[in-house]
Order: sequence, then C-alpha cells, then structure tokens
Amino acid sequence: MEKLTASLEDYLEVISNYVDSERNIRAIDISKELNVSRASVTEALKKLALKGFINYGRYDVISLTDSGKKIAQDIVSKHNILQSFFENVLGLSENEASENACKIEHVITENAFNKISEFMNRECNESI
Amino acid sequence: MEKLTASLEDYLEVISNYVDSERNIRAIDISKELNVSRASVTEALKKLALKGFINYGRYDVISLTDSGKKIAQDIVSKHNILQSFFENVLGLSENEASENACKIEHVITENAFNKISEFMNRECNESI
DNA sequence: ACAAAATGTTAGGCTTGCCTTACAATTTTT
DNA sequence: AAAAATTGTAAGGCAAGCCTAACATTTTGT
Repeated sequence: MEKLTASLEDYLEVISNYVDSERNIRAIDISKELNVSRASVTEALKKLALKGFINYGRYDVISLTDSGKKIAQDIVSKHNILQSFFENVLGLSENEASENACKIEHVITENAFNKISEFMNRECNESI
Repeated sequence: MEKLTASLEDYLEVISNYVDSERNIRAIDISKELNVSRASVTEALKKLALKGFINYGRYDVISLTDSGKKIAQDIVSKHNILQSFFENVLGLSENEASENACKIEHVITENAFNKISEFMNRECNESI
C-alpha cells in the first residue's frame, strides 16, 4: 500500500470524518478544518486522487475509494485511541488530547501504538 | 526563545550528546548519526549558529552556546523520559522506544509531556 | 434568469530540508 | 614535506507544502 505523508493523512482523515457524518464535503470545508488555503486543498486532492485514495475531478464531488477508506479508518482509529489515552489516562482536556493525537498518530510506530492499545484495555478491565 | 524546527532540534540533540561525552564533534559524525549528507550538516550548522545556539565558523570546532545548552537539555530530557515510558511502561525494545521518543519529542505538547512525567513518577512510587 | 457571492482552480512564488557534484581545507600516511 | 585520504563547504537542483492573486465555475438571492 502506497505510503502517505503526514499532511496527506490529515486531509484523508478530514474527508473520512465528513463521509462518516454523511455530509457532502467541499474543498472549503477541508480548508477551514486544516487551516490551509483553498488552493492547498486542491493540490492535496489531486495528489490523493492520483494515488487512488479518493474519487475526484474538477468541480466534482469528493468520495473515498476502497483503499482510501481502509487507510482512513486506520488513521482515525489510531487517532481515537491516542486521544482516549491522553484524555482518560493522562487527564488532558479534549482539545489538547486531540491536538497531541493529531501529531502523534503520524509518527508513532505500529508496535508502540499496539502497546498503548493493550495498555488501555488493561486499564479498562482493572477498573471493572 | 527562538523556536526550532524538528530537524534543527535533532541536530542540536546530537551535538549535545557529543558534548556530554566530551568528544569533539565533527560534521561527519552528525551526518552519520542523522543519515544525511555532510552538505546538509553544514547547512544546519549555519542555521543553528545564525540563531545563536552553537558557536561555529568555517572549518572550526563546534560548541553549544548557553541558550543552545538550555534548549538541548530540554530536548534531551524530554527524549529520555519518553524513551523510558516506551521502554519501561509499554515494554518496547530500547531501539523502538528511542525511535518513538525521537519523533514524539518534537510534537508532543508541554502539558502532555508533563502528564507523562507525572505518570512515570507515580508508576515508580507504587512499585516501591 | 441573471447578477452577486461563494467556491474551486491555476499559475507563480516561497521556505524547509534534503541531495549530488565539484572544490577547499585539513589530516594522515609514507 | 608531499601525496593521499578524509572532511568541510559552496553551488545548484529537487520535492513537499504552503501561500497569494487572478481567473473559472457553481451556487445563491432577488
């Protein structure tokens, strides 16, 4: 599977969140969400389409391909578990937990992430 | 205090480790440590010198300024605590713990890092 | 329907950070 | 002390990712 940059992962993640909420996503939504210009969004969408993760053409609706969905789900689930770790284990605010999850989800190794997942499961079971 | 990029923090960190071991560091050492070309090291050293974090001139010995030392210490201590978290709490190998610490030390927020520090202290005390 | 507003795209530019190649300076060998 | 090898630097190039400004297209309001 083609490897994405942190930046493109962010774009894909935003798209995925919109798809889940069944809203039609536009470039300007992504631009606001990621605090980048509309032009930058166009560039990113071109790249994602070229790599086969989204369906998209000029002035056209954006949707995820199957491989795009798969990757996006990976990123999103990674984000959620990291966020939960920072929020529920370390006691950070929702915002700061999310901020950290956003950054760390792109750089943490697979193993390290799995260990955190396991750790979260242990924590949960112990407190029952 | 001037804010550094992740890349420049890496360079500073390597320099700091050499200083601590009282070896004279050369550009080629940094180049090997960070897997970049000697030319890239020269560029980075120029930037660090310009920002006042290292003393350095053409073909000259490299040393940390006071503000360079301060920043480097911050990064290194952050690295060490993160590494210890991944190694001792999550049970990753030394190498993988270090790999994760290297990436995360550049992106984690101050608060999140402090929480991890506190968490490590709690873990230690409980096990006594 | 059509003017106005909003959104999307393109073109051109900038910064960071890396590279290779060629040359300069230093260090090591002999 | 030269020659050879190593190390440092300068110049020029490249990709990623962002920007602004100008233009194209679509949507909205009347």
